[in-house]
Amino acid sequence: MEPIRKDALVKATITEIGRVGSLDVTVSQIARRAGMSPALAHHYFGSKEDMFLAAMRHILTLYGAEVRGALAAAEGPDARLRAILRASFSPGNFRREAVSAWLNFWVLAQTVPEARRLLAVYQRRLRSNLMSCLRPLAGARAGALADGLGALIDGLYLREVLKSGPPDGVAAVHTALNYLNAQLPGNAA
Amino acid sequence: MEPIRKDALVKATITEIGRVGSLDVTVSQIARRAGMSPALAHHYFGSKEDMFLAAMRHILTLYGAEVRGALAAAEGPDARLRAILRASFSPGNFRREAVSAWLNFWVLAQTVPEARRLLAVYQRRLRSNLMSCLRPLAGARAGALADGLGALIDGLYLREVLKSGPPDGVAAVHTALNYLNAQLPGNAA
Amino acid sequence: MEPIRKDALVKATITEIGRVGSLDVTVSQIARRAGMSPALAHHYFGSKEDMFLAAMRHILTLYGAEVRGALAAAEGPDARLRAILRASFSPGNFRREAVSAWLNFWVLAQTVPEARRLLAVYQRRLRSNLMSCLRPLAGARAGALADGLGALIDGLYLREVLKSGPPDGVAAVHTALNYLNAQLPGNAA
Amino acid sequence: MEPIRKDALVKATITEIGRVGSLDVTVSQIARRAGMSPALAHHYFGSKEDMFLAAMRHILTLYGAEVRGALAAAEGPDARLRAILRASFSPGNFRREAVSAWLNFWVLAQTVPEARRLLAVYQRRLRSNLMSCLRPLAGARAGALADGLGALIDGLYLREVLKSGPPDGVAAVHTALNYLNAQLPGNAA
DNA sequence: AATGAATGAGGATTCATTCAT
DNA sequence: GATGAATGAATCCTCATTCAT
Repeated sequence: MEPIRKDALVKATITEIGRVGSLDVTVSQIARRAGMSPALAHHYFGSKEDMFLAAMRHILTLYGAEVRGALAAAEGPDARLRAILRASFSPGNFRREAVSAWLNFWVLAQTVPEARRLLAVYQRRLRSNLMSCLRPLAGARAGALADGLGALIDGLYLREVLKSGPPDGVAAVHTALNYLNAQLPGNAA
Repeated sequence: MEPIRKDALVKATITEIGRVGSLDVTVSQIARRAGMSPALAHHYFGSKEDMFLAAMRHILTLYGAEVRGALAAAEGPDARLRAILRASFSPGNFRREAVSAWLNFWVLAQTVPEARRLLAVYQRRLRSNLMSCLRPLAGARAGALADGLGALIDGLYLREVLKSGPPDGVAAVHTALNYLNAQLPGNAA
Repeated sequence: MEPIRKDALVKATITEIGRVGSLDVTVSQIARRAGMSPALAHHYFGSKEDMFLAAMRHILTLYGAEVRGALAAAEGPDARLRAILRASFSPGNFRREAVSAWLNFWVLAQTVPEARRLLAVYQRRLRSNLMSCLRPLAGARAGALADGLGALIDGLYLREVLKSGPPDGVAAVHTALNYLNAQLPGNAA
Repeated sequence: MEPIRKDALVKATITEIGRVGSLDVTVSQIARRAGMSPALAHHYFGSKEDMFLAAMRHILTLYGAEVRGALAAAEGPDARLRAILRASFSPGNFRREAVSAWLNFWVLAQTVPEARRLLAVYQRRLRSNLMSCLRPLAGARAGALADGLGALIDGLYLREVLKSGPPDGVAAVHTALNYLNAQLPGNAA
């Protein structure tokens, strides 16, 4: 029972944060959407903050899994780079509510150490993934490139929150690839 | 008296948002920091939301002024581009509390139309500034470049909130210039 | 539990309005008298206004029930008229706190549509009860008589608020009967 | 200056009470309508309650003056009775805002001794006026008649607050005269 | 496992009133 | 005489959290 309930709550948390657009969601809202009482939500997660953190972990795990899956199917640094980008802006990750939750987690990370840690892990993992592709292609410039690309990806997420209409992952990938193409002339197609 | 009080409140709002790291600041906190009673704060601004919006306007105005000033002193598209970037990451704008406030305003923009509008104005202005520099340098690619550069700037702001220690504007400018150098070979030094 | 709590709150509302003499009672006062926290009061009634309306309904329901009961035991239009009057000024309705609440509900009815509606229902019901007795006794004059009698009853309630000492329902009934006796010579005893 | 200001405030008080429908008017509202600052209102009247009392006195004085004027022009108990009624429901007294204020003053009288005293004076004066007319016409029944008529008048005022549209003084006078006609067969026309 | 019941703590907002000018 | 400036006190309402069942 427990994993089912927790999972429902995590998803409800993300949904509600996405719906409200901020962390000002009540435990009642979340619990109601997850089909249970607020008391039960507290039973499974000790506090609202724990729910937020679990939701964060969920989002970052999904993202990580998607990247890993995409990498497994890609051959060569060039293809692997594109795989990372496509995974980053795949419909599963780059959807309105997830983007909104993600933005709010950034806010959370300013105050809650565990949230900060989670986001740091994500950044490190992304950077390491990028680096392993970029090193063979850009050599000493790989570090700077990875930093720029990481920031660009986050910026593209950020800018999505202002847009209306459904997220356009393809355009985002395009912008990121454009960056790469310029930096790695002759490589990334 | 009114402009003095309002100004103090606006600054206190930014400071408090930066200190707390979220919009969950109480009017009392803001008012106390501004050296007045919460009642007076409500007297000058109708509501907490109005204070937030005024603070947003303040930050965006400062930014706009700094960019305008930097542009005025720059000759040629290349120098103007660098001026925009330097202004964007100048110590006045790229300071912890302002970055934190700015992030939270992004959250606000999801729900509050006026906040959304303000952020949209900022984006449009930035894009138009970038375009006027990029067109002579990149021709048809200017639009794509401006979008990428805009997202990159926002991403660099975003990533600043996770860093510890004082913001490093120079490094940020460097990363952005790196992007430009690759895209405009032979121009931006 | 809910009906018990709500009932306690409704009674406490009436008591407090009677005690304070106006609608300027705080939810805390009401809740305390009802033996619970203000938060719980808000839980059961969405707002203070809802509490007021429930209290109004309660008073008018009590009144209606008492009239109905009295009518059931009365035979003939003449006896029924006296039954209505006796019920109107019975100790249950014509008690200080209820009269005070009733006066304040009249104030409320000026602004709150639902309160206005409730009072209108009461007036209509009273008039219809009076009419069914008066028609056989006064024929075409029944309407005018019912209007006068209704206003007289309300006026007697109103004047009660200024009096000191316990309400004198008997005297009120007497005054009303006096009115009737004059209008219906040879009927009402 | 003082009498002018005070007069303006008194009138503004009545207007605002009529507009809002309750005593929950702010001193600011009253002062603004009277064309001055809230501080000045406090300068002339020590407190909000004093303003209310002055407004009450104003309304009761107007009423008293109108009755006195009408009585001066009437000959004989019968005509004097009709004069009192006509004055009671004259357009000057029986207007929406005055009726609303009057109802609220009744509420005030429950708590504020001076308000209670003012209303008692009004009742005594009305009763004495009625008595001097009724004694020659009804002898020993005069007291009961005066009480009934007084309550009826107040009840007609009360019922006016629920009505929509402009007050109908003529109908009210009619209802009261109807009462008298029945009680004094052969006298009041 | 599940929840209804309950509350303490807190926060935005309002307003009568004061006072220096 | 007149007011802008200022605030303490109050009030409604919300919500995370607890607990008995």
